[in-house]
Amino acid sequence: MVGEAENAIEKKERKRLPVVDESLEQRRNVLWRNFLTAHAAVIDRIEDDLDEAEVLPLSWYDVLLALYEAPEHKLRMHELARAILVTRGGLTRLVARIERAGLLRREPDRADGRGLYAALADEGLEALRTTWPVYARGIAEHFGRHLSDEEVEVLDRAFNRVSAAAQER
Amino acid sequence: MVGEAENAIEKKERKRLPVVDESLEQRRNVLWRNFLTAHAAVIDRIEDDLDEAEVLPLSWYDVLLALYEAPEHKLRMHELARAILVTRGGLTRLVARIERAGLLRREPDRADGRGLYAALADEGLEALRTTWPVYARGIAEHFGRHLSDEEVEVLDRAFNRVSAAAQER
DNA sequence: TCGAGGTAGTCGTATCTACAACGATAAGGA
DNA sequence: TCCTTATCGTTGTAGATACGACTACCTCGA
Repeated sequence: MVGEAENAIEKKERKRLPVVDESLEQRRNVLWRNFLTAHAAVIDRIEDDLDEAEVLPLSWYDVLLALYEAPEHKLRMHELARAILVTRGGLTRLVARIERAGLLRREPDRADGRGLYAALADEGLEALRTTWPVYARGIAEHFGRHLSDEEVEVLDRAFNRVSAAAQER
Repeated sequence: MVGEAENAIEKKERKRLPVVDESLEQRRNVLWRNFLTAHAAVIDRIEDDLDEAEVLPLSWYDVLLALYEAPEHKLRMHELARAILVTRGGLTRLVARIERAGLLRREPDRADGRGLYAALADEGLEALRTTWPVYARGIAEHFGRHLSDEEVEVLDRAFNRVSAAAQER
């Protein structure tokens, strides 16, 4: 988003880079910025909603939801880390905080002496149920409401492709 | 993403929530998750690329680009904070780090004794020029490459609407 | 001219994250 | 069995962020 227009800094009368550029790659770069902005702004709004309603923050929700969706509502630490895209070191402390709040348990893996499971506690399931309506309202209000049914289809296919490519090792 | 299917935790044979749901709201919730996953995964990849190439990290790039695009390549601190969606407190320290690296200057605002400008330094412009090719390659590789021209149009319109709504105070 | 209320930026503090190094355990070939 | 190599989760450390309190300064009406 800089580099073309070498002379922009000298030509004081042109104050900004052109926002509309016909090249296809430029279109994608503009889209990327809108993608980042939309993400940051919507996340901020939703986090505010969650905080105000005094329910789980997004990071805790992600952990507990991943456990909820797992077989037997439990996952090995490294699987959980991969599922929610955090490092193992970060997950150790995040899980410790959530465990301290009583929303999950840690259990040794009998089949692997190195391993630990994080397992959803009843209180964690309850917290998910309390949080979800607030979260869902935020998603609808700040995100879904602005998208037509057709756009939802297009976006969904596109994001699936992008995530799949970015996540393969 | 939890709350329906009250009995899921009892019905051990059904291990996961259904991923495909016909309701339109559910489609939007699934889309939201894909949106989050795609964002996190692509950002991770691009940050890795930037780090490996030893150019600016995204947070510094955002600051310097905002300055580059501003009239006279400078912005008041609070304008800059709003432009890149960080708090003023966070921006104070971020700008301090970038200034220490010599990529921007802070200048008092003669018209308002409370105010400070952050102004792009020549070294900052140079850093932008060095970083951009790496960043652009990352965007193309991890994001743009996976989107058709038509999808780019649809996504761009959609994100513009979403950001506009989320950012209005 | 003064004073009340608002705004700008900074800073103390608490959180949270990544990175790298570590001890413990597992897996597999010699 | 022994030994090498890899993986698992944790931890020390450093860096980055948000929140709230604080000072300095501006604005505007009496």
